[in-house]
Amino acid sequence: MTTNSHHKIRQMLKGRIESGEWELGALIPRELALAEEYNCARTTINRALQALADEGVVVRKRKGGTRVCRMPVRHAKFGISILREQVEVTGSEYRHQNVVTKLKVPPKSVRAKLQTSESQEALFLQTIHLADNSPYAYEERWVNVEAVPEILDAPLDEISVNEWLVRTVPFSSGDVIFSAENADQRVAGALECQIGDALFVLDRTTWVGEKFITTIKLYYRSGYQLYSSL
Amino acid sequence: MTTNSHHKIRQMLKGRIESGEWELGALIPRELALAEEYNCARTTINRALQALADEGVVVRKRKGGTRVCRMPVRHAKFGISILREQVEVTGSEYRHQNVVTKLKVPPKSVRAKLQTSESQEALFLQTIHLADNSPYAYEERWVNVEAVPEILDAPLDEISVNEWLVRTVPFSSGDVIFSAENADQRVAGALECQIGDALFVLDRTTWVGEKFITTIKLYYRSGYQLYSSL
DNA sequence: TAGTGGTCTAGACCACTCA
DNA sequence: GAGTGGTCTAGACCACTAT
Repeated sequence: MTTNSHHKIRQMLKGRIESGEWELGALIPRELALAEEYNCARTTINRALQALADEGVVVRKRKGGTRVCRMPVRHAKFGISILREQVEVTGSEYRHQNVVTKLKVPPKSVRAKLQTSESQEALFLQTIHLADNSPYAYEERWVNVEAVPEILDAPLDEISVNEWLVRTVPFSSGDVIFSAENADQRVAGALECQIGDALFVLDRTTWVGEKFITTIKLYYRSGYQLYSSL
Repeated sequence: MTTNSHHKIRQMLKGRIESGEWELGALIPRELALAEEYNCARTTINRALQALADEGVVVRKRKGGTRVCRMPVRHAKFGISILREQVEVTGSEYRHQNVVTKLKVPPKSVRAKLQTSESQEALFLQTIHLADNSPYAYEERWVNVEAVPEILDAPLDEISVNEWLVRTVPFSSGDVIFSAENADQRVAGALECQIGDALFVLDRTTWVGEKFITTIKLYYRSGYQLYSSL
């Protein structure tokens, strides 16, 4: 073996696991042994094995060695991107419509998420996202204007809040909840579907550092599917 | 700075991005400069920056340098674990009930997923997963017995197919689709909910190497929520 | 073509944890 | 106490790509 990178080695090791050469739960050779076998430095094996550990394929313990994970926890990863992009990759034309844009004191449930006081106003928006002029998703959003005061001057008719925030606010953290809900009259009206239709719902709260930025509830149109691979 | 690991440096760099010191889209110093600043080897900076690149916080190009990602694609990550564990972490008692277990030739739509021939039989199962004796989820599954013949001898009354496969079959790949569906009569019966209730649905197909193992459609009970953090 | 990140190496020391 | 992985370093060469 002359041409080995940690990527290639990672794939080869993974192959040996998939092939069953090392069974579930089995101990695999230590780094030095593998380094000799693949004729490379221990560091290189280390990188490959660490990557497999991140992936959840193996479990590593000092002194305990490296084992094939007994019950691999597979992870589905979803890119939470801008709705405009989601629509445009399907070849459709994107447009959005702000139904409501106003400042008001949020209800208690929202205050808890944004951690604002009882008297603090926040920006409330109802937006319909359209693909080829048909409703694609409907969102209800609260923005903490104390954390992002510039939003009051943003041209929200041209650029959706969604996109403005992503483009403006630096790297943020967040919570996401996916669920299914029956459409009520309000949502059914916005999405032009039947009352009672099963809708895929995304609930998200994001913050930067200690500051809570926004919380949103997004209803996708009936029949929406979220794809991913393991 | 004396005590620096690539983890700490990674956090510090991320902090400088979050704080706005390096704006969205801005070029950040090159590895050698950062190595001097943090008084460490370039390799250490490299590891930290590569991690941030994996995370989607920065974009790196040879000769082009490292930039803060303009439109960070945030990823929500979900652990696809065993249902029994999902139930037990909530403190509930898990149990499962196989309603149907039989070999038959799958319909065309399933043959496409498992890539089996028109005459090849597959194992079909309908299983109800219970938490504290209430329905938690209902699954319909097809298993390619050609790929996993041992399953015919497995004690599927004691251990769910789900768990048996995870414990037996080595590392696998898969596709996942999440969606929302209205309960029909069959599913409503299994989950003891109303016809028309919005249900959270998971569709998954998994394989090892070239062999397709199983395809499953899982209906969670009404009100189920899938949590994650960005 | 020059400048940047990508990777490898050999050696070293440390930190954890199993027996 | 001994064996394993975790990490750092300094130097080197390669690969890509912006200009």
